[in-house]
Amino acid sequence: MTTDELAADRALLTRTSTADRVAAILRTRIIEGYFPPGTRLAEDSIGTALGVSRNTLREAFRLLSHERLLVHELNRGMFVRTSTVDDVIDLYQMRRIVECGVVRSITSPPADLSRVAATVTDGADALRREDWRALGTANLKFHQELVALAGSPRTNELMSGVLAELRLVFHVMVNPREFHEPYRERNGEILDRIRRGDGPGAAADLEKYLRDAEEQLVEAFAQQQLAPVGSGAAAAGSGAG
Amino acid sequence: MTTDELAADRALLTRTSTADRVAAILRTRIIEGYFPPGTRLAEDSIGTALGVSRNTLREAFRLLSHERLLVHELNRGMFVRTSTVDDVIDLYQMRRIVECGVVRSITSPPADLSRVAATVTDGADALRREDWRALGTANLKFHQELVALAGSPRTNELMSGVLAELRLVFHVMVNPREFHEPYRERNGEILDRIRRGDGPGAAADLEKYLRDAEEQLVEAFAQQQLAPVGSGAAAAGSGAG
DNA sequence: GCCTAGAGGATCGTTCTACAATCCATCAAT
DNA sequence: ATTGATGGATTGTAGAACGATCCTCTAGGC
Repeated sequence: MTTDELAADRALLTRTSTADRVAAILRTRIIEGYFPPGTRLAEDSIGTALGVSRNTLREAFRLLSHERLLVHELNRGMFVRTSTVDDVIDLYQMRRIVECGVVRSITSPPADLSRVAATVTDGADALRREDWRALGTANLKFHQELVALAGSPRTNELMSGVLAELRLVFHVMVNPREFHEPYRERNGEILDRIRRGDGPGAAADLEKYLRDAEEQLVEAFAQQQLAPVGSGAAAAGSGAG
Repeated sequence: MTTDELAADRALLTRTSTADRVAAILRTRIIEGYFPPGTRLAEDSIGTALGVSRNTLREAFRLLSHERLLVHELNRGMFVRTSTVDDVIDLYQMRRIVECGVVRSITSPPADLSRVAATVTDGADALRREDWRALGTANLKFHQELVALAGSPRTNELMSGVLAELRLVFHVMVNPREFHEPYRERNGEILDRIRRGDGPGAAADLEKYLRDAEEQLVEAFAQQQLAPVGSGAAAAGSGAG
């Protein structure tokens, strides 16, 4: 039957609502740092700017707040999430549980590692071009593809959300090069172990990897708290100094 | 300072919006089976029944669809999710990754196991009362508390969503007693291992536990497909027979 | 001078109305 | 039996409206 084959294409023609598209736009803006953490997204201004009604915009806001990119305060509005050290710690704990769990369960060489391998070469390319943003993206994509080896749609979506939130966190790193560069090599080593079917070994590497990254970020947060970023000073509280 | 103590109570007075409350009501109804899978929730009827406007109701719908309790089809409306075998498999894969991951990382007796222990005794009570619904609830709560040992808010929320969806899946089990009863004892054994600080051992038990439950559910789904439930027949597709 | 209280403006929360777009059931025609 | 057209019902989105809440700023009391 040809109908069975066509059924697979069905997802392609799933049209999207305006709210979804608005959410996609805002999501990109937030992740790229166009709206820094702490920014308030007023319904009126954003709505008129994008040419959508408040109703539609509010639906988009709801979506993003469920993704933890925005936080909602009743009668005050939507704000771009300001991550804390606790968030970093929690996010990395989750990553260790999920990523290491997936990788550890690998006991024989997986059938298709092309997608994982592609992210490693992407990282190498970005490194050659000295494109640090691209390097960071390739890095995150590596982990996304790692988790995708489990073949679990829900785990994929979970990870996708975690990594989106992590992008927000990375903004505290003043020097993206120093942060992302060392991990490119370690990605390759993990990939090699997986190629050999050594899941537990790869998981052990990955766990160290994640602990190192967490430590770096926690340190960056501590330093940031001592000397907040000069530009915005979006943080609430003491202005002693 | 008394302010520190008061800060803990702050979450209690976080007022909720109407949309949140509506979502809570619908969530309960769906999980309890008042709205069987496949049911369409029309904006008009539900809205007037609950006395809220369409806008507010739509915000509630969005929340629930993000929790996977409802699925949204453009221009067709919101439907109570109809779980498939693939969903069961995916949910259990996720549970194995997360629950076993949390438990395995336990290497010494945790400080506070009271909450986990409470769910085991709750299960025992329910069993004595022959209250199968309560037994199922205690069972799910056991796993929720197990994951809570990791102390990760995000993991808790993730698990809470997974278990809510699972409640939906459990509706295919015609005989809840047979399904839930055997696991009560196994919960106790897992708890004992954790008490002794034997995380890896508990994780191994838990993995078997989850594989068994998955197998039972997959079988139930297969049988259901052969002989769909008499009342609704909400499933789409062939009516051959 | 500092803290408290109140006025005013801005924004949010929610409802209501309205209309175009889309879907679905029905019926007619080939 | 399949295709095509018609019409009703429902969703998608916009927009106005109004009370509720929050924030800022000013005025008053100690």
